[in-house]
Amino acid sequence: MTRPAKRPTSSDVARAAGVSQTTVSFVLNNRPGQTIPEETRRRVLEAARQLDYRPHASARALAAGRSDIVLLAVPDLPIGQGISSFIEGLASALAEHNLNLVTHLAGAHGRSLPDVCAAVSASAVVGFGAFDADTVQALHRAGADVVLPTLPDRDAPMMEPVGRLQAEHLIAHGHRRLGYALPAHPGLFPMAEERLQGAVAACADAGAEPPLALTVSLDLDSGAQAVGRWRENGVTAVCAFNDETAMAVLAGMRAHGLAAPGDMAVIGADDIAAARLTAPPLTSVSFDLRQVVERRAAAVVAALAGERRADPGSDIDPRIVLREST
Amino acid sequence: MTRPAKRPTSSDVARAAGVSQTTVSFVLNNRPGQTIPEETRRRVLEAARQLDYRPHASARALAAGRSDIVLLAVPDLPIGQGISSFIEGLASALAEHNLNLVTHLAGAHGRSLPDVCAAVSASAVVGFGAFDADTVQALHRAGADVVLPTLPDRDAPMMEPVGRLQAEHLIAHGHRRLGYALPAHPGLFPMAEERLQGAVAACADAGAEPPLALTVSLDLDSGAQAVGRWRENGVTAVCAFNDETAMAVLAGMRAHGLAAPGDMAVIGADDIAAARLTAPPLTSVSFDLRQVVERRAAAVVAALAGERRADPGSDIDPRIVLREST
DNA sequence: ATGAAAGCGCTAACAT
DNA sequence: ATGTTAGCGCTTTCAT
Repeated sequence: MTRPAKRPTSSDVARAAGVSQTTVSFVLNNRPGQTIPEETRRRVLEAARQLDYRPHASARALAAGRSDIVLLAVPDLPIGQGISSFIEGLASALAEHNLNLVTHLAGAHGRSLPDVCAAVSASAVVGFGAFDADTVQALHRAGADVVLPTLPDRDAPMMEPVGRLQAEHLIAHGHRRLGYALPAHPGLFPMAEERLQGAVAACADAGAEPPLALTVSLDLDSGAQAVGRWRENGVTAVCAFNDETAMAVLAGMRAHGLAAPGDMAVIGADDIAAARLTAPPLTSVSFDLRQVVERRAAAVVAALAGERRADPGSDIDPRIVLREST
Repeated sequence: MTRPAKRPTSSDVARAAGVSQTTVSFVLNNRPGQTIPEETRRRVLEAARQLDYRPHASARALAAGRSDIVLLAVPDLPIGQGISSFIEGLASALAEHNLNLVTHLAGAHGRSLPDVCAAVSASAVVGFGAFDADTVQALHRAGADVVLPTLPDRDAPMMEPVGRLQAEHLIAHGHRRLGYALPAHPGLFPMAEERLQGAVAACADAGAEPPLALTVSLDLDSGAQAVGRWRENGVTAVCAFNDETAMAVLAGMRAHGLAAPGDMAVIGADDIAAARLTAPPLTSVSFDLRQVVERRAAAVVAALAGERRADPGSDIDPRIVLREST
């Protein structure tokens, strides 16, 4: 192992550029209100580049009293395509504001969120759902300046429209008595609750009974059992929390010798690739997270800038997309 | 917003405990070779607890010249259950050594790995596959003391045994001409290559031809096309890179009016929940990552401790598990 | 057994 | 327009 050369410091850059270390700091941070001549600026930047200088994050955070780290807390839920692209989108959006996103998976045995928050000196912590008051407190004590969202997020209702669109689609196809397939994984309950509420609302709007909600785990028996109960209750169409749950419903139907959508219609959510492989391909509702991502990123940036932002208006277009089965 | 009280420092603890700040540092870090009387020690710990003191990570890292952050670089691949439990396992294993794991998703538009590494002052960076030499260099310049793995990981061959077990299972069932279904997602190629090699080896051991490898993306056509070619070539059984790919193969068979396993046998990998919902349920090989996780964690800890660890022996038992259908 | 003091690399007043 | 200086909160020698 070759001993890696010691990291250059901003003083090294200063020396190489023939200026003071302060000037280096000013130039590199592009400090506003400073009048650095183009020539000096160029020399500094050149020296920094030559030395492959990188500011020492810890030192910077210590001195400035704030880091540029944003911590994303991912709860204990099955991570799929949707979530990982949410994460990547958020990371890019924050990167444009010179913020770095890192992710913490909540796993039961890992370190607690406040511990990790303190360990990385995060100045902001972003969650999926709202944090409870205790957690918010703990995070602030762990050094987080901003914690988002702290309230159920009226600003970006990610989930409710999903359930609503599912139910509306089925109702538009003439169904009056719907079922709703809830996931068995506890980590998904909050999200499922929101989606279910959307379906409930859609039924209410259409003057139909609320959907009969049953829990369906990802095995044959569970799906078959739920399908049985739905049939007994006159349900002709089912909204599933997500595509995997929908697949379990389809499997349950198969066990009963029923075929979709003739005997019972099923609509999934999230539009995962595997759901297109069922026979017939699953109809699915999916949700373009780009807008939510942008808002979250903007909220973080604004909060870090100390701005108490007013509600930017509710002209929300969640960009839900329905993919019909062939 | 109530202004959160300023964070207590170690001097605050010292004052509260009536000792010097140095003593606080000694006690809290459990410095070896120090003779702190039980009484003093108790007072310090008590004061720290009362004040809800947490060491300031940046200050600590600055002074100590090393952080306790380990950064996990997750390449741009579909994150599923397997990967997230790997991450959580690694986090717990590292937590036992007082190391904090955070994750960076590689996304095309996010910040570069070295940037994030520097931003969080990671002292170790862990990847899935090996990093190339340039990346290793860049990470070291970004402040990482240790980067793992830097070589193809003989130490923990995660993937090769998966393909081997799949092929062995099919061969044991009398199949002599196998197919292999490769994933279409480029991020999975390295992993797929390893698994394929395992299958190739198993075929060689059995004196059978190497498997006919075809790429199968997650849609009906792709699966159908591959199935056609396998049939033309006398293939009677297919190892799929993973369960989702296996599902695409099954869908392709369905399109040809073929049924598993009678017309063609299919074996998946990773044993995801949704794969049990196919008809008939998919047979799958899965891999218990616990041991790999332990080794990775141990390697990180050892490397950070500056130990150049010798190969700890190759008594590897990857704990591969076969779940048969039905 | 405990404390004083010197930094770690950087930012930000405050000079000049 | 640039430099001087004083910390940020902690670790770590070196005294005592």
